Amino acid sequence: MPDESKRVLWESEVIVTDLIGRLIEFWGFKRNMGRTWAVLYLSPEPMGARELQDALQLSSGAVSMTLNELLRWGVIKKVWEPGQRRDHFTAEVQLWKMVSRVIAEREQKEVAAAIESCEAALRSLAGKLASSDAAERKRAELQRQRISALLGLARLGGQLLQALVSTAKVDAEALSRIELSR
Amino acid sequence: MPDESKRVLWESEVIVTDLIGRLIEFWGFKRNMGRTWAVLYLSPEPMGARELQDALQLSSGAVSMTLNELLRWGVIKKVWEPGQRRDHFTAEVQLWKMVSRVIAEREQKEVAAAIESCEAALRSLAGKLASSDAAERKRAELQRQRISALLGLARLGGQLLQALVSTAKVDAEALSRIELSR
DNA sequence: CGAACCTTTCAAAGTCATTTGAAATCTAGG
DNA sequence: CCTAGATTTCAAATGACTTTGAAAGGTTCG
Repeated sequence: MPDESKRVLWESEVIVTDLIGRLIEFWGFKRNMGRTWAVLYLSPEPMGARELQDALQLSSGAVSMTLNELLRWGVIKKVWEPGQRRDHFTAEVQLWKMVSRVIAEREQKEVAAAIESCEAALRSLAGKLASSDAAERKRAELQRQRISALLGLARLGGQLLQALVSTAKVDAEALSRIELSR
Repeated sequence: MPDESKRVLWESEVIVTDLIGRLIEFWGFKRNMGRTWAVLYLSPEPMGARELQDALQLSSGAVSMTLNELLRWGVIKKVWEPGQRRDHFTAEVQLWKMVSRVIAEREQKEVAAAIESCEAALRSLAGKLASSDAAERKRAELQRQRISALLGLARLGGQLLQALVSTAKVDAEALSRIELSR
């Protein structure tokens, strides 16, 4: 077996790994999570931690942490290659499934927190609405309206996400058909 | 005139400014942009830089920079208060209008970049598809499919954003009606 | 014009998340 | 059970981004 471990990424792979890295970073994850996923996504066979380390020029520790995080998000899978020595990894290729799960899990949490904060703020405002100080009462009234609008927006956002995740299941077909035809 | 400048934020204001601060940070802006916007959003009158500095406990420089950035994003406006000495600021209260503009301007840019990167990667792959090395050709073929799927996803994302921004104009009415009734 | 006051700019300091690499831990084969 | 190779952990280093605060630049009013 020749020196398989030192394979250099193609230009197409560099472009895509960087792209995914930037995008993923933009969405609040670590750049290396995106880069790692992308390398696996473009690899015909599952890859081991060592190969990833070479491909991406990362430290052993970084690879380990990154892989665990990706596993936790369910966007890569462990694979028991027949004879191989250690765990190898493949990317989840059903893109929409992946994206919608991540959105569902993470963004919905944000939305819930936002709704709760708005409700807490409205509760805290209740006393001020009956204040004897007219100016204070007026200010409180304005805030009640504005915070209610925020609350409405948060709820609407939640519904949109819900819709997006449902839609994903439908629209995914077009994409997954591409994926299935190896 | 009593000491108007030292007004302390109500609990409801603290809750909301922190909420918006966190959300905005999550979306890739600075926390103080969110906090500043929120204070203005909850204020009956326009506020000057000094008042904001007191309310948010920031340095003069930070307030100046933050206000300029918010102006650049069009989410606050300068106001010429009748007799007042200096520029004062109000928040843009039409929430959906604001959100959709930001999405349109920023996210669409990301989508465009993603599409372009995918296309570049596919071009760079073209040569490899005709390689004399069978293994290389096979790898190239897989990558062509996978990158095409990414490209499709990027296009779909762009359409979704487009739809979201258009929808905003419709759904905004429900919310703006709340806003208009001072 | 000059004084008082406000705003903007920017280099330096501070803060915080990520990455490193060595040590500890694990696993499988001998 | 021991050794070798691979993986995981974690404290410390790094580096990116933010905030500060002093100095410079503007404005208004006497």
